[in-house]
Amino acid sequence: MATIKDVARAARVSTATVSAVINNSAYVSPELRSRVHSAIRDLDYAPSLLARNLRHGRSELIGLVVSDLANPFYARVVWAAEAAVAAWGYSLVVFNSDEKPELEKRILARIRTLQCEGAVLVPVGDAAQGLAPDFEGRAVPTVLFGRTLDNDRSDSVTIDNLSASQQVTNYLIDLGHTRIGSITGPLQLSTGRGRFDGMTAAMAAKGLTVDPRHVRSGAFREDAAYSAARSLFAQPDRPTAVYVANGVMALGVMRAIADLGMKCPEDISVASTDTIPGIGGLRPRLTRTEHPISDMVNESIRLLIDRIKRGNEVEPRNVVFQPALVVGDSCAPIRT
Amino acid sequence: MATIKDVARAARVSTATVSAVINNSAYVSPELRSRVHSAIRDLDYAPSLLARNLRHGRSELIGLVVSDLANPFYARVVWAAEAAVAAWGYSLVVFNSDEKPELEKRILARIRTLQCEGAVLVPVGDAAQGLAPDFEGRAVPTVLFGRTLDNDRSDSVTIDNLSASQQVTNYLIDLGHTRIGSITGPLQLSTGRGRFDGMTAAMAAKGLTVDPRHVRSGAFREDAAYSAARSLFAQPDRPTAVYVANGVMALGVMRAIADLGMKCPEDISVASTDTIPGIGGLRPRLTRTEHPISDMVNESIRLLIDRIKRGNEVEPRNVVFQPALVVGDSCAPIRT
DNA sequence: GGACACCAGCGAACCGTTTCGCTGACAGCG
DNA sequence: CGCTGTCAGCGAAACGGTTCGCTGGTGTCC
Repeated sequence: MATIKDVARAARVSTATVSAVINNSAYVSPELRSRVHSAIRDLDYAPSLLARNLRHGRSELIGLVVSDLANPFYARVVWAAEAAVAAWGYSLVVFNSDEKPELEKRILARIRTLQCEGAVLVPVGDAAQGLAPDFEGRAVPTVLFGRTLDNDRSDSVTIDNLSASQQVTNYLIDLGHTRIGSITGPLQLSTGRGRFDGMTAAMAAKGLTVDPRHVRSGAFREDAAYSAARSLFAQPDRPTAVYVANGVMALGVMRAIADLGMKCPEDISVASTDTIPGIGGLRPRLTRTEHPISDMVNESIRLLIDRIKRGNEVEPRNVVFQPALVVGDSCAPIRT
Repeated sequence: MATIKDVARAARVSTATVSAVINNSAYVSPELRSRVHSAIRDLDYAPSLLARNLRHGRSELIGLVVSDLANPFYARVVWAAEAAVAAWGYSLVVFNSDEKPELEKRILARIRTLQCEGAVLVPVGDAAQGLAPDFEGRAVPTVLFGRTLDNDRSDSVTIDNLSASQQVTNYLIDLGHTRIGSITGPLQLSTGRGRFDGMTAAMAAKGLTVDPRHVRSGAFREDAAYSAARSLFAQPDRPTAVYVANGVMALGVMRAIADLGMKCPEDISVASTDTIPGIGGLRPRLTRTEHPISDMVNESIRLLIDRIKRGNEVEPRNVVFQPALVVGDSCAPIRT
């Protein structure tokens, strides 16, 4: 690859002049300017961001760490983040922590050495345990996405999980269901915890309780939820409705119902929180809360860029979005 | 951020020694080694990949450019690519060309200045038009994914589109359908073209033809396919079955069918090529070909790394994968 | 005890840019 | 004609690492 020196030599000018031409950072006579341009063309020269950024102490890179890249929800997050980041002149480096705290730790170290200027992170560690020590000093400006950490003072963008699960649960209760089961996420995560707490709170408000035998953890994964649902439905007094804590798990539950020869919503009602894009034509249409992914991502990037620019002078900001209930046909009134 | 010089000063050694400790590249006495380590810890030092890579002429970055990041198929590609690339010690920079040739051009330039060591590209330009001139000199080693370009000598990894659409079409014909419509992809793309050609070839082999009024372009997008399907089905002599060239478009078609108050497969049979992950529990289950995304991506990365290592000494390689027909229940025999 | 080999650690050049301060040519003006 | 001001363009330092070749101290062997 040609370097700026080759260009300078070919155009019979100094590297400083070439730089000035490239960046329009100083007046250069038309004569030299055109010599430089044709040298650039002849040599097929492209400036090295590596060198430029070393000089500037920037990298024009933003890291995105999601907890499960196979989850369509996060795929959507990647989509929105790529667009948002590009609009600010950055490029997006994508990582998948796969819900593994040790892997997350390695990824955060990598983000640091890559000199990413900022990161959007869906944290997977214990809420109590916090981020990798590397990140606590906020060496890399970070916005937490979707989940929060108890002992952390980062910016964050989240959904109101309590409200989401309460809306869904109330809907099921209003249909007459009293024996409502749940496939939960990991309860050490703020999302898993919050959604389960919201459900029990909604039940309690109507004088109902959640039977512990009707609760299974589905680890936010399709296959885990499938197994959980099969074991849940194998019980003699199985619930008449089930609240599922996220979208992929709801798909797993639907698959379990189909494989067991049952029908949704006739045999069992299913409702969930969180979005699965693009399945509008399939049946049943899931009753669920929709989460404004694009808005959440855009807000995250906005916060992040602001933090990159202004450093720690601003207090941490925690933005909470509200989910909306979307009624499909995966729930039926209780049969009398 | 602390630099190697700060560490050297704190540990009372030279920067060369610090470098040797970090990289294990030379013997350093235990005494100095531990002094260096504690200095690193005290200063919370992380080496700058920017500087290191400037020296080495590497970036440890691989670019991935997909044509539609909102498509779950490509979301899956991102997922597989992140994992494959990480296994080789690289990080993945993700771009979305959104099927726009000019945007692709800008992205390729960006990939070059980022000094990405290689790129996996789903090209969006005209097959005849080729890549941005920048990329033609193969300054950045590139593997084309899914689609090919007529006049290009890149490595490529593709699916056998002809076979895919032939399998699906033959299945429909075997069910007794003769009036088969199609929602196609853009015909200037090798995928769109190949899949349509495969369909017509399969029809012709059985003495059937495709009525031009039963063909609509869906641009590989859900919403475009939705509109296309609505207009297709509004015709008096509408087809009894429809072959859809990819997965998201099939979802759009299903949505159109539902919105028109029709039922699949009773009123119309739908079959498609290409994978939509994770909708196994919903109805109807799409009859489709499944494409081995992970294998295709792993092979792409393998080819790419090999190309990065060995340069142009190897001839371009074109790997073609075979799709498999998966029968669901979105197709019914023709009613007599 | 002196010659020599060995090797731990250091100094400095280098990677490809940007940028600051300087040079030297030229124009304007008295 | 000479002094000054202007400014196009240049040289070189700097960014933060790696690495090559050198130095000088130690140990070994005759």
